[in-house]
This record gives sequence, C-alpha cells and structure tokens, in this order.
Amino acid sequence: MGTLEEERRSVTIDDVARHVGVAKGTVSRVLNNYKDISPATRERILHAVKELGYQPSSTARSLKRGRQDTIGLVMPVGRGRGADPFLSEFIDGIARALDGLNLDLLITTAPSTADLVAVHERLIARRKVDGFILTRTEVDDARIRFLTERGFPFVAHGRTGQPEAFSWLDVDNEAVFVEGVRHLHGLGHRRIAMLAGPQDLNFARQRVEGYRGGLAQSGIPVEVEVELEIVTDLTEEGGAEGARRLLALPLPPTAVLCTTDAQAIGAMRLIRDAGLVVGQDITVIGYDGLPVGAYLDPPLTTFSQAAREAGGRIAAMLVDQIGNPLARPVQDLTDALLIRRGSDGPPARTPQEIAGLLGK
Amino acid sequence: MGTLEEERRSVTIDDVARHVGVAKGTVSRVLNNYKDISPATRERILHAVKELGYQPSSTARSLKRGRQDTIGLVMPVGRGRGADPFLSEFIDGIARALDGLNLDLLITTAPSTADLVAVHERLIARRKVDGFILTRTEVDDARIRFLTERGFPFVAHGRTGQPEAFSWLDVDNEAVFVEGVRHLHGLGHRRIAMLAGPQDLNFARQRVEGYRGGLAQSGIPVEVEVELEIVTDLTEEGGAEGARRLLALPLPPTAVLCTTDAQAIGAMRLIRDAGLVVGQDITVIGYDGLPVGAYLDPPLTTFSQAAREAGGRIAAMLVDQIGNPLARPVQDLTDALLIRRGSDGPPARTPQEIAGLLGK
DNA sequence: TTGACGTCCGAAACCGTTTTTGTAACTCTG
DNA sequence: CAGAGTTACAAAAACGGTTTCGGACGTCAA
Repeated sequence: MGTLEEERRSVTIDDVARHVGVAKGTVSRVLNNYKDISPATRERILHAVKELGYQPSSTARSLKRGRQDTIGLVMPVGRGRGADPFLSEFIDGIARALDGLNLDLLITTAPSTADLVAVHERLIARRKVDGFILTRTEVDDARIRFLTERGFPFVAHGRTGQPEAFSWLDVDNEAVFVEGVRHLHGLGHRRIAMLAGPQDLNFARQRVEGYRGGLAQSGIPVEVEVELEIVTDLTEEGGAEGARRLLALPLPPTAVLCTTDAQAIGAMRLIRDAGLVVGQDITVIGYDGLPVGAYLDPPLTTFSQAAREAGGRIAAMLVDQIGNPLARPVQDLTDALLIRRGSDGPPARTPQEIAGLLGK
Repeated sequence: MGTLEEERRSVTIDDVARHVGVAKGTVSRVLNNYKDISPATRERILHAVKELGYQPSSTARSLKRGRQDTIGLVMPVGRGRGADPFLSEFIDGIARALDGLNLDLLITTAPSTADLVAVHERLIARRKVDGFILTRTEVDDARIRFLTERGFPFVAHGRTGQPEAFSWLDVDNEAVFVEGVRHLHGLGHRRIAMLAGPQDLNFARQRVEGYRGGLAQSGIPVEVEVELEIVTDLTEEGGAEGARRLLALPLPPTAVLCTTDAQAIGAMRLIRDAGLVVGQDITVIGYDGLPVGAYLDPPLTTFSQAAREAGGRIAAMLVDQIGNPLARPVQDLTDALLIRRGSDGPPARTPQEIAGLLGK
C-alpha cells in the first residue's frame, strides 16, 4: 500500500512529450494554440494531456513569460480597527471577476501605513504580481506616486487630491453628499451636522466637501458648518463620540450626515441613550449600505454603493491595463443610492426644543 | 528624458555577480547563508546587493525549490449571501501572521460549492500554493477528503463529522452552547429556543448539539427541543424568519439562542416589532462577537471567538506542517467567551403571558 | 617535501516552461 | 525536374534562480 518512495511527482510537459513521442516544444505549442501543428498530432497531444492530467506549472510559465497572472492587493491596516465590511465585499467582487480570467488575487497586509509603499515595492521586485488594486486612496497618496513613477500597472478605488493621470473608479462622493444635504433641507432641516472622517483619506474629504457644497446650495450660512462639522474615527466609537459633542452644543443639530454606517450606528446609539428619538428628534444618515443597518431601530437610512460590482469592474480595468500598458488611463465615476429606511424624517423639534430636552 | 528603449529590466543575480566579479552561485550562497564564504566576499556581495537594489525573483526561486511560499484560501461563496464578517477578520489575522514569515496569501473564490474541490485541485496542479487553509468545514467535507488523500498540507478551521487525522483549530462549539443553555437556565428560563443553521455545516450542527446537551443537563424535557429548534439561514432574514415562527407557537420561548449574530440581529428586530422587549420579555443571545452588536438596542449578548487570533494561529500551524509534512496532526480546541451586554436577563413573563401579549 | 585535508569559490546542471532557430520532407512553379 | 516556398516538427536556448561537483590554493602534520 504505497512504499515510502511514493514520490508524488507531478506530471510535467516532458512526460506528455515522451508519452506521445514528440518534442516538448510541440506540446507547448499545441497548448498555446500555435497554428503550425498538424491536426493529427494536436489531437494525439491533447488526448495525452487529458489522460495524464497534465497542468502546466504556473511557476515555470511565469519565469519564462515574465507574467505571474496574479494581481495584488495590500490591505490597509490599523485604520478603523477591525474588519472593513466594504473591503470584504469588494474583495469578493474582485475574486469573482478574476476567476473567469484565470488570474489569482494575492492579499497582503502592511504592518503599518508607513510601510505601505515598501510592501508594494517588495511584491514588484520579487515579481509576485502583475498589477495592483489600491483601496482607500489618500489625498496625497504615496503608493500612487510610487507606482506611476515606476510605471507599474494599477487601478485605484478612489481618486487623490490632484487629478493625476491614472486609472481609477470612484463614487462621486461630493455629489452624493450634496444630495444628502439637499434631501435633508427638503425635509425641513436647517441645522445639519456632519460627522467627518480623517481628512487625509480622500473620500472622507470629498464627502465633507459635498456637505459644504450642499449647505451652500441650500442657502445655509457657513457659520453653521464650522460648528457642526466634526472629525472623528470611522468607527462606532467615533460616531458615538461625535454625536456626544454635537449634543453638547448650545444648539444641537436636527440632522447628522455620517461618513460611514459605522459612525452612524454609534451616533444613533448615543442619541437614543440621550433620550431622543432617531428619525424624529434627530435624523441620522449613513453611508455604505451595510445590511445590518436594515435591522437597527429605526432602520438606518444610508447611501449604498455597489461594493461587489466595484470590485469586479476594477479587476477588469486592471486586466485591460496589464494587457495594454500604453493605453490611456480609464476613469469612472459611479453613483451611490440613497436607501431610505427609517432614520430620516422631518425635524419633529427645533434645536431649541432639543436643547431643552437635554436639560440645557 | 528617457528613450522609448527605457527597458525596465529588473536586476538579476547575474547583474550582481558581474558587478562584484564572482560567480552567481556565490551570490546565491551568500544570500542563503551558506557558511563556506569568506567574510570579505560576503561583505562585498552584500554591499553590491544593497547598491543595486537586488531582490531575488520568487518565481525563479520557486521553480528550483519547488516551493511557492504562498498559501491558499478558497472563499466559500453563496453561503449566507454577502460578506462574512468573521471571515474578513480571520483573513486579516492570517495575513498578519504570514507577513513576518515572508509568505503570501492567495485568495480565490469558487464559483459554487460544487466546484470547491476542483479549485483546490487546480491550485495544486498549477503549483501556486504550498498549503491550504480551510474554513467553514462541513460535516462531510469533500475538500478534506481530497487533500488528505492527496497528502497535501492544510489546516482547517473547524472539524468534520468524523474525527479524522488532520490538523484543525476549532471552537468547542458544543461546550459553548451547553454553557449558553445553562446560563439561560440559571437565569430562570425554561422554554429555551434555538435558531439553528444549515446542518451540513459542522459548526452549525455542533452548536445544536450543545443546545440539546444543555437542555438535557438542565433537566428540560426533550419535547421542548423538537418544538423550539428551528433551522434557518445564517442571515438577518433567517433570524427574523425563525423568530417569526417561534412567536407563532402556542407557547413561545422566553429565550432564543442563535447560531450567529446575524441571526440574532434579525430575531431581535422581529421580536421588538412584535411589541416585546428584548432582554426582558424574550432573551436573545448571539454568537460571533460582532462589534456592531454593542450598538444595538439593547446591546446584543453574544459569544465571541477571537477570529483574528484564530487566523494567526492557523497560519502558524500550516507553516509548521509545510515545513515538516510528516509530523502528526495538531488539533486545538479554543473557547468562546460570553460577552454579556443587554439582550439577556431573567424572564419577565411566562410563555403564557407572552402568548397573551401577542393576542393569542 | 609530500600528501591529506579545509577553505573558498567557479562551472555547470537543473527546475519546467516558452520561444527561437533550424531542417527534413513536401508541394509548387516554370 | 531543379530551385523556391511551405509545412510540421525537433533541438536548443532562454528565463533567474539553487545546488552539486570539483578544483585551486593554503595549511599542517609526517
């Protein structure tokens, strides 16, 4: 029942060649659809391949071809402690898209944000990937500077501060938050707050800018903004902390726009604990479309972007770029949809009344 | 400013050798810490390596060595629609652990559960990975049968129905749910329900078994179980649906143990919508320790396993196994901690009273 | 002085592919 | 029917490392 010598050597192209009685180059040409092979030998070779269960070694192929058929994604880490629900759906979308193309996805973490570039550099130097997908772009993004300068293929989810010449897919964050403010204004809100995120993240900054633009368009004085715009972490804790500070104001807002659902969830919790009714006394709107939001009380109104689709689309863009490195960058702006659930509504009370309720 | 000829050829071991004036074998030996190199040449070579920025091609190295320094994880897909929050933390833990070992993580999705084995097979045949990490083991798991028979290294998160000889790390699901029932019994509950998951998933089955065991130990008649044990999807919808069926019973339970937090969240929502107070009228306990649970109303009491740590531990186990394939399997049972938040408490009403409240 | 032994390193084989080059045997063409 | 052009494949050269083998040289004991 199997000696110790049970060498599990896998079948190589030489085995196939010998089995058929041709040169291995011939086998290779058949497998790569060269035209200068007689139908007869092609048939014999294909048959042997099937019979022996031969699969080419991607390692050897990569060495010769100089391509790895693998794309890389370096997970940003530390930011917002814990798993990013957007990211996991996004990755799922990428992996699915790649599946049909016979490509694989290599995932790595960087020990810290500072090492981000170094990790990409290592992956390139070691020749492990053909291209990168970047997430969570920063206003001034070192990875993007490095990769463009290096001429290495990549596609980013998100833009940077300067409209550089690289391929990206992004949500029109600014437009979305303009719409958010106008929606609230239409409901009758006049004191509208914003829970912003770290301003080195580009999407966080864009969302704030949309907020400001929306205020301007709605004719709400700028003084409001400086008071009601609060930067916190993109986590539940951050959201709770931000809400706490908003409620502590002499005149609290009647509506809060949040940069992420996580923030919104934390804010809702704190507002409820303060004895106020979310969706009536204070409206809360999130962003991410997390499924869990539908099960909160009240269900969270949120902007939803199609994370999985974005992943798939970006993967396709990257594959194109790898295949055709000289093509001009492709840039794509998508929308996010406002999913109205239960956490928004016309203001039931004035800021003064709310302040009163809070015992001020 | 750079001709078209700007060939971005990367520096190879030959470049280094030529630069120093030695044979490339010598360079290789220096880089791999062979001892038969004079300190002088070693120094010169190391210096040149730094100067030229040489990094060995992992492809070429893999070809010769027969190792890829990469481990694979095939994402189960379709199950429980949407991203699995456990999985993303788990993956994060793996990636971090691998980082220090100079290994990488290759992630793939299988188009369907049926193709799961085929995907693993392809990855092996193409020689893309040195080992696998398996998640969500099934009671009868085809992947595990395939890999053990093939003698290919892997470590599973979770066991199977039969105690086979492979390495795994698992939570003692049964013990955890026994404890869950006893906790509830201790609070005074007598009609304790269970929202179970698909029974081909091993952890789902184990948790049900723990539930049953707990009932038995608490002296609760088995008749209760057959009525109060409901199989649903591991999603919020599943949980809501399960809760709906439980409330429709002539005698509803006063406590519900859920297989996952997602279920628990759905169940909480439905119970509240039915006009009952979670944590008083009906206790709900989840499993997964999702951070979002802390921000629900009431905050969800849940069992928490350390997903990130599990990922790291499993990665380490796999690395050991790859390095030493003949070692005996390692098996590790961990605990999950009950995090009491606000969704559990002594029953405020009898099942009869609850039925009355529901208008029966 | 000679042979045995260590030390340090060059040369070459090898890993499993792809791709280039070469050529024998045919098919045309005039 | 000779020379040119195809066709269909064999042979060999990469790709960029690692590892084996062996040789030159220096040291040391006899």
